Amino acid sequence: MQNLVIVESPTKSKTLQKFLGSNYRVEASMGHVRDLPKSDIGVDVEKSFEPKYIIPKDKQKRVNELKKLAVSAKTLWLATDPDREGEAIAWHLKELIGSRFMVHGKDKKTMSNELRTMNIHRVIFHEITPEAIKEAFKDPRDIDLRLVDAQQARRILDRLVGYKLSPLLWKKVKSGLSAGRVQSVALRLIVEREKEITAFKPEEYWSVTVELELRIKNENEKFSATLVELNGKKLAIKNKEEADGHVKALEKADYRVEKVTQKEMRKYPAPPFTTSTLQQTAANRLGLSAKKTMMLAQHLYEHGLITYMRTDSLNLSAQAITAARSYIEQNIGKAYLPTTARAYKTKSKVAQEAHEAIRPSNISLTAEKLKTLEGLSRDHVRLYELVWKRMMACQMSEAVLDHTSVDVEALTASKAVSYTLRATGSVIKFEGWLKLYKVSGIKYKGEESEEDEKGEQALPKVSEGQLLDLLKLLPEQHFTEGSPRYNEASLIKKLEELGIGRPSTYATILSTILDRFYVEKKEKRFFSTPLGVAVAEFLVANFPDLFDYEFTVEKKAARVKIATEETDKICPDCGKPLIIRFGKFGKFLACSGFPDCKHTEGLEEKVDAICPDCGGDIVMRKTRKGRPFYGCKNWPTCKFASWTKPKGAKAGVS
DNA sequence: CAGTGAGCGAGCTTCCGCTTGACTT
Repeated sequence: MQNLVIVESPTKSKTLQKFLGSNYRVEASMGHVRDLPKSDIGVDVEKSFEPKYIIPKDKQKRVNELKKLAVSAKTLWLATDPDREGEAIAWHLKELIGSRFMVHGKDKKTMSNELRTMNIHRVIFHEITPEAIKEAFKDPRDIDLRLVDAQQARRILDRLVGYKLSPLLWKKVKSGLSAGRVQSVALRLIVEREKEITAFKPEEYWSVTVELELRIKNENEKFSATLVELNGKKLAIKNKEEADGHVKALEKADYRVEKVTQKEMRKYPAPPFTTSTLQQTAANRLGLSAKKTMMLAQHLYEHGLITYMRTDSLNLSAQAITAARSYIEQNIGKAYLPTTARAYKTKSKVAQEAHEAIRPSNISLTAEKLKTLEGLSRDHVRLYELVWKRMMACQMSEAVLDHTSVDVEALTASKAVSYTLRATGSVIKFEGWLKLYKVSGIKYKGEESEEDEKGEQALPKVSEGQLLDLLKLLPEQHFTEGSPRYNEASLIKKLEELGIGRPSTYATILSTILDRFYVEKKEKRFFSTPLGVAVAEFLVANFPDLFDYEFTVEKKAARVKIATEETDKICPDCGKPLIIRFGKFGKFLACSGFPDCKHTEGLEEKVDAICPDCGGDIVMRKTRKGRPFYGCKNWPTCKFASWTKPKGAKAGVS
């Protein structure tokens, strides 16, 4: 055997083997082959952060097999992914397998003095096609040590953060907990959203909708409009009284069309899938968890049905685009084919783009045809259909809509007040890609879906100056709504925006914070637990810069001293000032004279109520499980406690 | 429904990102 080629995955190795033929032996490394030890930190901080690498137990067998194969190879081709991690894997392989021949200047196996020579080449390609591979093998290069160093820095930094902070949590909060650059930011996002929701005070507002019809009767002459302005100024209706007042005035008003604006709008298709958008869309449209989506995608990939499922790239091979265009032309219609192919560019600065976007391997294989394949479940087919449609849609013509806005003036009987009401509507003139990839599924308020499809009314033809008759007046009460809790889709989206996590880890990040009981999933939404709140507060209080969303390497210097906050309160036992400390149940007040003085108090919120038993102040506290309750400030002398706020105003008011 | 903080010690937990099969139910 002359040539040994190593890639990461067995699927990739099989494909490559087919293209390279029998002069090459293609093998898979199964991901990383060396790593820091699990049992100890493995970084020598004194020796310029030197890492200690070991071969993990589950990789030992594979490495031995690769070493054995290398004995008879003349040339070693390192064909791992063209990104930071891929370059590092190549380097580790070179260190492990290349060094075999250098031990004591002798071949370790034969112990002969003749030093065996082996060429070691690094080859990269962005798609597995015969041409790309041929090109790559014609033009091999050396390992890029800058990329390798970037990976090592990333690995070392993550190790230091994770293995330094986690033990602090074991000591301060609970054994077995964890913290890390990625999981702790995910947790923080959920905890902060929870706090936002708690603090949110819904505000009342009203809308007034009118149903109108043209005075000259035609068919389809009715439409509805919403009150927007009063005497040319934007109108906000705060309560029922105000709404009723406007309704009364509008009942006796004269209505006429003031202005008609028409605009043509174009809607462009969404780009093809990356791991993150696939997970988001599968969650929103098919109700699949990120974990499930990845499992299904892996099966589809292994069956050769879709391209690689762990990617952050929007690139499409020229072949795939050509195939999609010809499919569109022949099966959907010439009108649906744009004159030039659409190209998509990745916006993310942290993207590594080692692979293509996620798309069907064979464009002409529709989901309908896939159903007949054995071993595939309904969910496999549904996910494939989503990938297929997204790919086709991204190469189709844009949709064209006619958007109309009608301003109606309502002049009150006295002619003193002029209201403006507005009706909007849009009509699809040409559906384009919408023909294939319509939006369905649940959309939550405050979360954008990839295309925002509002069910808008079709407006009748109206022209300026036309008179209208009032049919109905509908005042309606509303309340402002805060941001919703994250679900899998919105959290993954947020993490990706922040450049946190990678395609191979989005699904596992969610599992980690769930496994640690930092968060709970209820009806597909993430709720923080008291434990999660305690951990997030501890981390943010002590390492604010570390879990800043803008975290960068320069800011890494961590203070390991546990922070305390000073207060102007005085200890009732010894007169020393009280400080805010952090404990298993979150923040609390403690005497600064500890350990001499052991006085503690709960850190509570004063409430406008008095204790019905002893007349003391009522404070809001939290149970061990985190549920808030109202208790007497004089506890433990007074035992009063209640889930609801006790009635009875403060002394002196009654 | 109402805890907590320091240090000592014997040995366990822990990170992120790359990739599958080898375990058991």
